[in-house]
Amino acid sequence: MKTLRLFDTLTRQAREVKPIDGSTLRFYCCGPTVYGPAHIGNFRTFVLQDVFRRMVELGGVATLHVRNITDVDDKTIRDSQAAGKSLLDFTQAWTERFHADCEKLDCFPPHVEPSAVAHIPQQIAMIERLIEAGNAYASDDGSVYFKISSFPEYGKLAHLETQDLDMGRTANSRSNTDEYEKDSVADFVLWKSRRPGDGENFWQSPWGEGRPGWHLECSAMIEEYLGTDFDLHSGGVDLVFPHHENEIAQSRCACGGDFAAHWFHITHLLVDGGKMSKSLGNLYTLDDLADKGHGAMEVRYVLAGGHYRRPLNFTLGSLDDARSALLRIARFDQALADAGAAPAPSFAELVESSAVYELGDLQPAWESLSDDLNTPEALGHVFTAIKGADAKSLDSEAATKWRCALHVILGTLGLTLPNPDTSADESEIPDEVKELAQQRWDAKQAKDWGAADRLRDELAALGWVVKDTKDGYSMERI
RNA sequence: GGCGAGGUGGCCAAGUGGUAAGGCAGAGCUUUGCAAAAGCUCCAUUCGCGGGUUCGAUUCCCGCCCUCGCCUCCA
Repeated sequence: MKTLRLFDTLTRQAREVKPIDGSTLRFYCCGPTVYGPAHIGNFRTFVLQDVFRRMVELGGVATLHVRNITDVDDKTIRDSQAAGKSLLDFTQAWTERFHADCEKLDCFPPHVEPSAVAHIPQQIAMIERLIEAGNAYASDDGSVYFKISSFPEYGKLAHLETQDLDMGRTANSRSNTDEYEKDSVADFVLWKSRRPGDGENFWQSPWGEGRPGWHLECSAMIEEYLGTDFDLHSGGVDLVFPHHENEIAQSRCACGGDFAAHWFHITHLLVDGGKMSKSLGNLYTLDDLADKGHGAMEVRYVLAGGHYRRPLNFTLGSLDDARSALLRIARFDQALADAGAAPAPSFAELVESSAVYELGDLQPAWESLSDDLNTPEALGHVFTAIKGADAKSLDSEAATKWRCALHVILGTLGLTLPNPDTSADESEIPDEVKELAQQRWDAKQAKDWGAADRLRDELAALGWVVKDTKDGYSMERI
């Protein structure tokens, strides 16, 4: 087993990640609210969680990865109604889209992906226990709230003091106009009584018709699939407060236990130096970027190209950079193959092998990843190693070893290489272009340089570039 | 107002109390009929600004400027 040190939000220090049960690393990630397509900011979180999981598995520890789907909340209800669809139809469609995007990014699907709607009874049962224990109370309108004053450790994760919370309350006028009836403005809702705007989206409960509050689903599903004590909990930084703080309060009061042993939060993505927003038009989805000619792997490279605890400035130009960088690695990989390297093992094969113990020149890259998941430093080491290696001079055994090591690092980052041969297939080349290219080749053979250059210019005007090789030529789209 | 993160070459981005990784772009060379592609080489006396501590600071401390996040349902 290899060690991985990771910064823990609660203790604010890097701590070794290791399974409580000694064999399987059990962790929970807050998943998407399925009311629209996820954007690259969301995917920064999911991609880094995926890198984390790959790191753990390659380090010799099995994982149990649980990630929820939030399919009932204000936004899903509101937008499903606007779309004229049932909540179920609406959220299922966006869940499918989310899965498709994750697949494009080569993110492993979680082992368990529970949905909030499918766990209403568990949530109600948890509320009942909280009321019994004196941690929650029902209001006259049939809503139920968690009583923050009943949990002294509230605020510990976010490092917020009670007085700060009080200030937040007075500074935020929205809270004062809250339509629900709470004892204290800081208390949060566990069960929301049915409202006219909810339509048919309500469930029966001991407190009347209504629906669960957002924070509760994670606590209920964690108890169901991971129990009262588990290894790690993760999400975007914005979830630290109040979402994860509330989860801790609910779960520890309802279940006992320590809840998550480690907290892994990913910092937000910036776009062009600022925050993303719909009004600025910089909330990119994978489809938006695909329309601009950028594949998901380029996106993944960019997202993995920054350290998860630092703000990462996304620009469209960085996708071009990523394409070039990936191609360069791909060419090196091809050079290894040309030197006689065996095909690179799959991720599963790497997990089964002891490849991680024989990394050679790429050992520093692994060390970087082991030290708080330093993905950018690891990539730096990859390029340094590539520069220092002369693939052509390696025998097939050495080339195979090198290639295997390279794919351990790439596999951890979840990067798959593009085809280094960028020339176009016969079938994509228009006949007219083929004809001109052949004429140029003939002119070249006849050493009629003037005609050859003129034909090359004509091809360029049509958007094609000719690349001469030793004994022929290939075509590439500009 | 409170808490927290960050400001490093044209762009992206690591890093360390001992004199700035890496990628992209750019330049040169090799190659080529000329190109393209590729490979190789070069490319920050300097790390937001001003002080301080130190033999020495980009790295520690203080102040200031700017950006970003959270302060009750946003990854």
